[in-house]
Amino acid sequence: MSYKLRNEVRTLRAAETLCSFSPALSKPLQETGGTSRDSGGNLPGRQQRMFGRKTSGEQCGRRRMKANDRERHRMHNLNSALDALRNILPALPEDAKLTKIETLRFARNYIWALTETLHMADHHPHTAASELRSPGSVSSLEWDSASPAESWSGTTADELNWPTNIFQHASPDSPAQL
DNA sequence: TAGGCCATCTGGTCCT
DNA sequence: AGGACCAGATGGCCTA
Repeated sequence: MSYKLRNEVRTLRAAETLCSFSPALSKPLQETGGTSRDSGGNLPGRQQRMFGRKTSGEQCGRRRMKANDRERHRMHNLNSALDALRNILPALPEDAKLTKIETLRFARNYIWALTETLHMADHHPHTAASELRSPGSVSSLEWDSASPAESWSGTTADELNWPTNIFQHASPDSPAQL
């Protein structure tokens, strides 16, 4: 089962559980034993807290559920944006997927590397032009599937003084580490 | 089994 | 008042 599919199944399960909530379960916060977060799951205590706050149960419950829905939607949007970012980064093997943090680091270093290339093109037009046409250049960088933290393949990155580890490297001239 | 990653819920804060 | 954003907490799944 693919990574994405797994997560979708999990999300669906969570949604099913959420939909099984009933506003009728609404109870004041006090009755549930205070403010401690007893579980991130779908236990009764959480349901009760969801619906029991300052104002009357049903209205508050609806508000909380709406807020949850918005938050879920917001996070989905964020994930979509991350997916879009993954898609424009250099090709990866079919089944490899960068984690969120890896995607951000990769993107940052990729931008940095492209910037360096442009700098080089400004100062050494002929060299840079040939580098950009060569295999292993920016347009054909490949992902090493062995590990998400592996370095770029090809030699051009070295020649351009690109980070040897696109996720981790932070040279004095490169952007700050995420 | 521990650790990493993730989705979700939740309450607080800020903004409109 | 309500929405957006954020960070903490939690549990599930997966992998080494």
